[in-house]
Amino acid sequence: MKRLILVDGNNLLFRSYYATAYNGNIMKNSKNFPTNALYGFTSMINKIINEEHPEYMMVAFDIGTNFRKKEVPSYKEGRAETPNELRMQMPFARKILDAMGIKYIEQEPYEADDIIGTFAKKALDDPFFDATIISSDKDLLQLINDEVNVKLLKQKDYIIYDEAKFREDYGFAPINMIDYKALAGDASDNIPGVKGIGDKTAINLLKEYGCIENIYANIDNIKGKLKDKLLEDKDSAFLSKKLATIYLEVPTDVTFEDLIYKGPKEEELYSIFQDLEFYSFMKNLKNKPAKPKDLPFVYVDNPDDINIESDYALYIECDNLNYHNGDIASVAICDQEKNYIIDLNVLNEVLLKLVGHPCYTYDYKKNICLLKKRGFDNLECTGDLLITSYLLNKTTKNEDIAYLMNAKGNEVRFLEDIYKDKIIQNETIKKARFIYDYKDEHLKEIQMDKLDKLYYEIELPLVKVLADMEYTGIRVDRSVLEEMKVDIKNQIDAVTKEIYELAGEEFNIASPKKLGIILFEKLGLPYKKMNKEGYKTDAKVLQKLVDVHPIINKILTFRNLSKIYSTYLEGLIATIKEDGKIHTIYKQTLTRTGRLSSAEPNLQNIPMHDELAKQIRKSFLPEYTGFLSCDYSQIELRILAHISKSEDLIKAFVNKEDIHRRVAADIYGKKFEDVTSEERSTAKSVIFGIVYGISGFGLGEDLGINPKEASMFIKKYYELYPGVKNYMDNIIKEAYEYGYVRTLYNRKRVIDELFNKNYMIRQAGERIALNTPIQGTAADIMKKAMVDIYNEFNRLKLKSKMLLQVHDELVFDIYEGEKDTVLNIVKDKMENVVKLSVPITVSASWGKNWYEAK
DNA sequence: CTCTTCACG
DNA sequence: ACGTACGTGAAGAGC
Repeated sequence: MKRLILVDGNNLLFRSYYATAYNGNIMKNSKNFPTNALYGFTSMINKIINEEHPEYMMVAFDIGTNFRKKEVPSYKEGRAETPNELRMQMPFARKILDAMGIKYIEQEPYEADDIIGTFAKKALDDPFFDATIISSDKDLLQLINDEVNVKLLKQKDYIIYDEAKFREDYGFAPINMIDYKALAGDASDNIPGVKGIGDKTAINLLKEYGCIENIYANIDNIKGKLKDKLLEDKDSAFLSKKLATIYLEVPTDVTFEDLIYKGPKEEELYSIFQDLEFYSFMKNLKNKPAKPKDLPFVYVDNPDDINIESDYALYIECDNLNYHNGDIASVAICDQEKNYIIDLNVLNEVLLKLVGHPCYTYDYKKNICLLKKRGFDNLECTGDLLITSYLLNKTTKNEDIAYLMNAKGNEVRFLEDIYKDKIIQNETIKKARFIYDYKDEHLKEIQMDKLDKLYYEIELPLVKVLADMEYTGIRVDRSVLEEMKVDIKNQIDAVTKEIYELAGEEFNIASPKKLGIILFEKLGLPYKKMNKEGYKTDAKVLQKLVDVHPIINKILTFRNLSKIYSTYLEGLIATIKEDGKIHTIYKQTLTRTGRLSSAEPNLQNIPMHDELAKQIRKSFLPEYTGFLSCDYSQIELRILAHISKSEDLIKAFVNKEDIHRRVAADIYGKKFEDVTSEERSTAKSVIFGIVYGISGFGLGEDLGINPKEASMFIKKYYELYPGVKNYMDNIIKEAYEYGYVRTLYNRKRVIDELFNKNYMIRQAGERIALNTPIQGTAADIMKKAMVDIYNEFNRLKLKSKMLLQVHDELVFDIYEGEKDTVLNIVKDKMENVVKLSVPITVSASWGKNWYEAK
């Protein structure tokens, strides 16, 4: 038996469009062409192919004016006009299907339903075919019979309706769906039905009489009001039935042979996806098309083969996404006219020959690290397209240059594919060419946007600092972590047993879903809170329950131990390299605020606050004599004081007061000395909340007090520091006016959220506008300090090393005899990097490991 | 691949 | 009436 898959194409498009258009922010490509409906449509078609493995498949669309509308003008009246942004996408759905090798049919004056119905009937009539219809439209359920079923799409999943399932749910045969509509009508299609008859009555009548013909044949058996209603609207009932009936005789020459699923023409599909910028779908194509035009290049295996007169572009491809784990796969160099691929045996010589010429690249930091491994330490770049893209808000989270190039209409393949296919040289050349061709455009934009100071004085010099930190790495005592691992594993096993006992059964404690059921259903605990998937079981919810049931503390322990075990023991150990060190990657072009982030592993979230944290930090060791850790105290608050020009806040900092205690004293109207530690901590929460743009509700949640009381604190704070309130109002106004905000060093963040139709998203946008100049300025200041410190170390030829940056903290490995020098330099550079209206202060501490140095 | 949870600033 | 704090990365569950 063969199965024919019949897809309601119109339904898929509308669904996808409205599923993602509700908040008014429609997904568009860089040419501003809406793509949301097509994206959903394509995912659905892909899903159907993966799940159904169709041999025969057809997609039906509506087109033109249908015969029902021609005969009965009121049909589907009152429906909202198809939005233009959806209409524009429709032709592309056809193109995509063509390229996927899937037959589609559209035929005026018939609707998609009629075409589907016609082929469902053909399948029924043919002894060798069954059919499955795919749609979220219940109208199609009338087509169900013992050879035809319907996969009815729901929000997240679907229901398969065959005849039995339909009868179970509706209580009558599928074909009587049309009689149901004849009686109850259908508001969405403007089918009138019989006035006064709704769902319940219609179903009861159909259970008894089967169809409307039979109802009217036996009309005298029906009594009272109902009979009057039926007689009153008899014409309407029959008209409604006619409208609701799917037409099964659409004339067509298309045979089952024509519906054979042929599989994708990948080149064609690739190019459509490229236009739409559906990169994730492009990646999933198995056989990428051969690239049409490869650039000519000279293969350099003798340094004499290359001659660069002025500036050049350099692109180095690595054979691993993590360059610390990989090696150079291919190197390309381009100048104005020529393209070169450099043989790795002569790479160092060639680069040495080019020293002195302006060099532009993409991911300078990666290049430095890769070349260092091969013994070349002299790479000096004058520009980095990755950094300029970041400052100009052009980058995606993925650093692959292919995203940038594809957006500019260059056909280039993604790294993952390149590794697989070993077609590296041509791709590398294209990338170097791209860098050369676009560097000037970027630099011009950098200048026009007044980002040159940030670029040349902070971000570009910082690349070398970070490369050095990453390459140096930090030593970790593996055996300490291994021992902890064994110990923690035992503790986890023990607490797991206790939890099973208390729960009265074994279950996966790590599954929030199952845990929620145990806690709130089996054990019947209070304070239920829901999220999308079920009950919330996060630490905050559990904390409320600690005194209610002894299992709670065990679960908290289990969570704590598992986190440490998997992330900080297993995870961290796996990243220690042969040299006994961890080499993180600092992402310089990822965050929206200008901060760095750290990955593989993340060294910016190593635990801090409890006994296990202490043990973990103790395993981080210096290569030389010890660690010096220096951190900015309350840098963000000082920046708030500075940019808000709040006199009282500035005064508090200038007078070196304990700022949280000061605010507490002011809020509570107490003397400075009389503030309790609890009051101080409340004030601290208020202050942090302000920086994030918190609401009374949020602060209340955080402090465990009611939102009204929390709002009072916020109000009080604004009264005490009117400058702060003033800043908040102004920055938000400014953000709406320009569409972006800037930091002290002009770093720019565009905030699209402010122009969203959804109120909540706009609110979030305002909080971003509020917070970004503060967090971003702190990041600028730290980055500049790092550059200054690095340069000073080099100038004095110090051997001590900057190892880690954790947003407001720097950690150094101190070489014998350099402790005081380093401390002085670091403190000086960090505190005097910029002159604000408040002092910037740094606290420093020293230790034999990272725990002691904190 | 998305969601939840939890580690850090 | 709504839903509720900024910025990150990693791991496990479950689709």
